[in-house]
Amino acid sequence: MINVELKGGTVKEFEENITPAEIAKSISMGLYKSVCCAKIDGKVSDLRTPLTTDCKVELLTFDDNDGKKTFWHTASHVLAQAVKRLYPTAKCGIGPSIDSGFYYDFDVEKPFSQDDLEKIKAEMKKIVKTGVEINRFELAPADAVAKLTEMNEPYKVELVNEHADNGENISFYSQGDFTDLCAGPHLMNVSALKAIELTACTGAYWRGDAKNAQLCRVYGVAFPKASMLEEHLKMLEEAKSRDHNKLGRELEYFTTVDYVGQGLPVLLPKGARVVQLLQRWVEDVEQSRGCQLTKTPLFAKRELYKISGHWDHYLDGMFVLGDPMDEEKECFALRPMTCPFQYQVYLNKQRSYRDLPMRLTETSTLFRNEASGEMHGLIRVRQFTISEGHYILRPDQLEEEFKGCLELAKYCLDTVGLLENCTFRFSQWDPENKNNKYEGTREQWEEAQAVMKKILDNIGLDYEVGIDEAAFYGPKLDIQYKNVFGKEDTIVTIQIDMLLAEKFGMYYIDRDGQKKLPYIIHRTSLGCYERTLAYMIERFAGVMPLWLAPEQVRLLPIKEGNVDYAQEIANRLTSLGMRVTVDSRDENIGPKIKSARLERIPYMLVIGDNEVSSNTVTVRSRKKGEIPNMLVDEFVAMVKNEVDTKEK
RNA sequence: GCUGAUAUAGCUCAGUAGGUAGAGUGCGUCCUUGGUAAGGACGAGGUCACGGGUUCAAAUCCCGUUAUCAGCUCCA
Repeated sequence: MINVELKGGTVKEFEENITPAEIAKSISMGLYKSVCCAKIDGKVSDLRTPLTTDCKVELLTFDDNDGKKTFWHTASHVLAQAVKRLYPTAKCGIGPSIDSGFYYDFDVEKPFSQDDLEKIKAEMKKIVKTGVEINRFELAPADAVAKLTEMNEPYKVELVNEHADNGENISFYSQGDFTDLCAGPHLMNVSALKAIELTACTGAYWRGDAKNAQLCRVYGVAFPKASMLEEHLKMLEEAKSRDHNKLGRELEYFTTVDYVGQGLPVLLPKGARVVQLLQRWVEDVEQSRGCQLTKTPLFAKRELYKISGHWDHYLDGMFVLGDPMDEEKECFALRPMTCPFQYQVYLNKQRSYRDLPMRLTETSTLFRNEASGEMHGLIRVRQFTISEGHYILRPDQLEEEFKGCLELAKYCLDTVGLLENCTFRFSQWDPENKNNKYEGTREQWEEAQAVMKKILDNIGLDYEVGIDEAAFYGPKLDIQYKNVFGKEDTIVTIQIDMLLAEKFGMYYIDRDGQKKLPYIIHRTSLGCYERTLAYMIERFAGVMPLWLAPEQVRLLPIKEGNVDYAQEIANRLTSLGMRVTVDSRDENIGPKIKSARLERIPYMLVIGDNEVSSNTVTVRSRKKGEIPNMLVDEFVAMVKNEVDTKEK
């Protein structure tokens, strides 16, 4: 007999080799039906795992994250089963659960159409209805290869062959006429998959490598109840309504023009105004923290990029002016990064240890030749502007300056309302990378990464590690943000560079009279303004905080006789630096309010005879509701305060 | 770059077995002098993304290009 600790700390005695599934059944059939997987002593495990010693067992359902993953993983197997039934020649890739559901990759002659997906979904529902049991079994690697070869599943054979040398058996799961190589865990039965939706069908490279064959990936999501699926789809719709790429165009923040080019959005007056306000603010914040502003050229001769390493490691990403292969003629390239330009400021004269740290910053426009399929609204573009800084410092200053950069970034992100949804990624190099991505030696990389790890651990920052995500010259701390579709991108980056100073001959004379190499921190304080604007539009659903709103107050005179009074108030607010308009159209108040609402104007001031005679305004605020007959002075004080405190 | 989808009025969309287009909204003018999400009338507005091909005839079919969307790969 063994003792098993269950939920709430109760300990029960069971026969040896009992499984979590049987424990669930012993508690109640309801629990047995809803349980998805188990955590055995904290480790996510299959419900069929025999328990051999005293342990702690948590039974996880769809409400738990790991339970959900198991549920979706099983759904992916049902998807594969349905595909194999309808398209027997299809070959299976992999089919995991993801944050938003599951997918399965198939090698098929023709990608699935929308009609095919409907058929597959119907077949999946049939399979679920049969309520077939799912069974797990193991084979020795050689037997596994033989079985998968017989099943004509070459991709699976490839996977087994990679695991073959570690001596462990290979696990399979089968349900009725379908068997799949799989580490699990899985549900006990397919019948729990009550509500299924196949959401998309796209191409995806085998094993994530563009050199490999492209498979057909079917995305889906599944729930134990139809109502949960409905709610999920509704939530997706709601998220779509915040999509900056739609909302940003509707609200006239930006547009694109096909003959201007991909990844080259045109900022309209409202978008340009917000970016201007952000840039002025960031430049002031940086200056108050000891940064010096620079202004350097947007392009340079190829020779500069040869020194920096961009020519060797980043040529594909640059817009080149001239023939890069013709060494006889001058050849230029637009800058993809500011580093080599800003270093020239440091190199302008000999530097002493007393000059360090030297904190250079620039509101810098960059050009990167992204692959054509990459562009997305304002989030992924070919020309963008970032608050790019390079801190040149002595080794003993590294930790403090790095902390300062992180604090600056957090302050900026917090002020614009984005910090709360950020995550942190320690981006490291991959010594195995085959694409000539990295400069420098293993020793240099290990040192830089060790230093950064120590700093991050000292700060106590909660971060994930990203392998092969480093810059070509050093490791990064990337601050990540997700858009409304859940796609993650970097918003801010702080990088430690121990390589480029030497390449550029950036020395300083230390206290002892010796020439020494400085360290360099590359950092952004708010990141790319286009991207930040995009995330803010999504975060605030188009309602910008008052201090950044392109139009802060709109006055709505009820009739023509009220226009003069409205204009008087508008002039007063304008003279105080507010961005104000008067809607003097010959329209009723209803449509005027409707337009102002649709344009997400933070404050509407309704002006009628009552307001004129009492020298007041009737305030309609998006956040605070309606405030009738407010004295103009009170209103001014209120909005001034809201702007000054940068209220979100 | 790859896979799939899409491109009709400023916007959201109809439409045509191939015979040069329509609604709502927005825009303009006029009427209405109106109190919190659409008062009324009239009017203007389209090379049906661009370039080829097939055809008596192409916005519609075919090919190519460009752009947009979802995903992969890549990246701030």
